[in-house]
Amino acid sequence: MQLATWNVNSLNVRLPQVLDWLAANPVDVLALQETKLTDDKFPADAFAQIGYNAQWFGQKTYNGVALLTKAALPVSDVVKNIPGFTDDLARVITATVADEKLGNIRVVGAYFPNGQEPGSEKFDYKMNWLKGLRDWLKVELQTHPKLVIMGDYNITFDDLDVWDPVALEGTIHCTEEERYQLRALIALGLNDAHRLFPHPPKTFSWWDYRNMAFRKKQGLRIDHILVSHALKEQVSACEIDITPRKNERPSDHAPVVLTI
DNA sequence: ATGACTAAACCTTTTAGA
Repeated sequence: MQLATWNVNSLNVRLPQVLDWLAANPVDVLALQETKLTDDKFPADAFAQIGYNAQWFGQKTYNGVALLTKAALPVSDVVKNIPGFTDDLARVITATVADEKLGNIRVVGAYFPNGQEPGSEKFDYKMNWLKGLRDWLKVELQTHPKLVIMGDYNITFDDLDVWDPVALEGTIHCTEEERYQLRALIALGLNDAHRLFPHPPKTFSWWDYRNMAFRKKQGLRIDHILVSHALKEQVSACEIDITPRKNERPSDHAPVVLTI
């Protein structure tokens, strides 16, 4: 089974690239972030034509998430955003998928807040959101031991995830406060699937559009797939696919693919 | 240089992303 996550930075712009990528990478589940579409505009028909069902939760201009699943894969118990945490923004979509081999897997697709700058109102919102997510996930893991949470976390784990850890020390995505929250998620009983395997240095999932950052390997690893302990031993790979970042008009993020 | 690029909307300028 393969599950993937991709921040597409506007599904309106990136739909052809998502369809092409799925044709070449027919994953069972694809979580999308930053669709930037109201629900009436979601291109469910285009995905149906290539054999995918979709669950979506969006809003105008910003944010917006979706879960695409192969049509043969049963999907149930869809939840939008974080139960118990009031949020005006469309950031999370969750569903249970029934895999023939693995059984029921709870899949969370999430677009974590950016946070803008330490000390800002948006940073405070990011911290509150992370606490809300953790409180909910703790309960969710009790009822769904096989759980995957994937998406754009907007947080690096440590210096290995940062192209210039000295220059970017303490800046957004790299603060100790954010990393503490990320470790607190891990402490619930989750594992960073990417770090279960060796990877070359400068393996990133996001590169700034400016300054030829992709060409210069000046990126961050901020898109993550966390798997619960019950799934950890069955993970056989977790790779970032940088090929779509080489497209014309690419998203600034690359997809991350989990094989389980 | 509170910059660079991209996307969306209140669209020739601002907001947000990361």
